[in-house]
Amino acid sequence: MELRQLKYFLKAKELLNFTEAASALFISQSTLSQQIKQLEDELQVPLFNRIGKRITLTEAGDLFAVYAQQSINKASDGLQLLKDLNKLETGKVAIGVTYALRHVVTKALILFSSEYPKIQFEIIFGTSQELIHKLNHFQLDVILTFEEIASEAHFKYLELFTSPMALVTSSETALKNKKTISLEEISTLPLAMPAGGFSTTQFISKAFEKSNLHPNVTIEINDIPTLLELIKTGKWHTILTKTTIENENDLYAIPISGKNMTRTAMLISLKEVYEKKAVKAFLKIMVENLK
Amino acid sequence: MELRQLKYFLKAKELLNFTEAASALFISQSTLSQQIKQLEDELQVPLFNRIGKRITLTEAGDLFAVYAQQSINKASDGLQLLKDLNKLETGKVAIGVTYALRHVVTKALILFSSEYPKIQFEIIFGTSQELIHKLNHFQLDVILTFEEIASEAHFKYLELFTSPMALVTSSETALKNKKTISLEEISTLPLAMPAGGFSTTQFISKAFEKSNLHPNVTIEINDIPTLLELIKTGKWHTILTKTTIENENDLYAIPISGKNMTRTAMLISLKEVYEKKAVKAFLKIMVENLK
DNA sequence: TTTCTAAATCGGTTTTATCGATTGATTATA
DNA sequence: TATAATCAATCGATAAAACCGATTTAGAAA
Repeated sequence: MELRQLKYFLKAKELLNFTEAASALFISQSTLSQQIKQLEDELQVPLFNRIGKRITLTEAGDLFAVYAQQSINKASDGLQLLKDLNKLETGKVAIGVTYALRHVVTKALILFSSEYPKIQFEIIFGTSQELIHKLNHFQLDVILTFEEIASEAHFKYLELFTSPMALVTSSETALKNKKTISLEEISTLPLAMPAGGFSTTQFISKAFEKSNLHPNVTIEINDIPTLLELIKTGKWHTILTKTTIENENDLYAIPISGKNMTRTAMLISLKEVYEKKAVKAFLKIMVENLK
Repeated sequence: MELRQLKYFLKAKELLNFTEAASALFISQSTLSQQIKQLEDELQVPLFNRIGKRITLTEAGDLFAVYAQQSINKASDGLQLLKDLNKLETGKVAIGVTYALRHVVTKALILFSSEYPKIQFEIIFGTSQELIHKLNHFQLDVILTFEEIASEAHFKYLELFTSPMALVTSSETALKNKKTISLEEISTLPLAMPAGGFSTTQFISKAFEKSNLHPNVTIEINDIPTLLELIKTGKWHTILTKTTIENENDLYAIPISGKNMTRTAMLISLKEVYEKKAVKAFLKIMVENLK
């Protein structure tokens, strides 16, 4: 049993397709096939069912995968630890962010990189679900998003701040003098909203449902900068957390009245995984600069 | 980084002597020396101090050893788990049953679990169609039901026993002295029958049709225990396989006369899917105790 | 100094991981 | 229903690497 074989196995498990897994691993299909077979021989039990040309995990494969992953993780944690020993002169940080929290990351990024210029960053924007999936697959070190309904036991959560849900509108609009606005008022306005995958959209849809209101959504779009551009025309309005348009000129956020109309920004990371020094340092700078 | 190298490293760390470590690992000193060097190259940091001809651990080596050991442990935990799986000290078994064959499963379950108490069971009752659907979706390991008209190529079938279709009636009834009963006689009696989804009901409906008889069904019900309760009042009769009321007091089964009035109990599982050891052992006990 | 010992290094051998091509089988399609 | 496309397994060949014995290097002991 070698880490190489465990890595191959997990990729095959993930894709359930030897050909694709092999190409993702930059090896030939025959090599993957042979290495899996060799692993199975050593373990004395098949890890995959071969049903025709399709493969599925066996019970053994399913159970073993957990340990294979942990074994790999421990080894790479050890590697990471040694890199950290080099006093943050090397290392990569992968951070997932929901778009709404963009400015929180960029601000910290600017501060951090002037202090530790050699650290590499990968900033991934995506929906909460996408980011959580990537976190679970060890593709991200930490994610920054709003609270989820279901908290999971293998995650570590850190609350950052709360931000009200708000109607976002252009400065041209007559609405701009209002201090708050109700869902009922909003339901009369033409709305352009983030697409269904965005947690903000899901959050606000539920709120409308509860109030038996039907919002007038004429546009759904999965790119926030484009959405904001449309809002700036004054022809549509949208609903976002207030923090989303921080640092945006020409846009106003009018908090929505009513209970539970705030969201909590959180840092989510995996428990029991070695936390990189660079990540720790970056998050420290980020939290310190939340105002 | 490979588990082999981690193992070498830990042994060298333990003995702090490459020559002895090599011989403990049944490899040559030169091989050990090379492999350690290769690991150090990959980690970009020395794990040992070479003070003259003596070696000591570096800080990096000391810190890294923890993770190296954990990585190896996780891999060997996984291996141990698979061994346990083979010894039936772990594992899950999911079995689908039609209600008529209930007692076959419960009897085997009691015997099996006293021998292998650590195996978890999921017993799913349902109609044949429901169970076959679940089997096809890998939600069940095996199902126990009566023969289907259409046998499918990707299933494995094992015949268990045959049981006659029978009129089920309460002990109070005058019918109880009859040895057999015809469909024609039955068609005059008030019947409470399992609902249309049950294969027994489908089976018996076809038999009535063929004989141009119209049964007097006054109740249809999709729960067999409730059905049996009604039968015990003596106000209705029903038609089931004889085996269904095995171990039921106060109920009599009068076999129905005529050809093809028996049903065959079968085990159905998926071909070309790894059969869990626990499933195999359970079925063995079940088949051995069929009377 | 000499001797001894242990790690590093060198050159050669064996093992094995890998590849491309092919096969056999299943699924998709026309 | 025949045909094409797809996928895992297998085969033979090759490149990579793990490994060994012999030798070198250098510190420690005599």
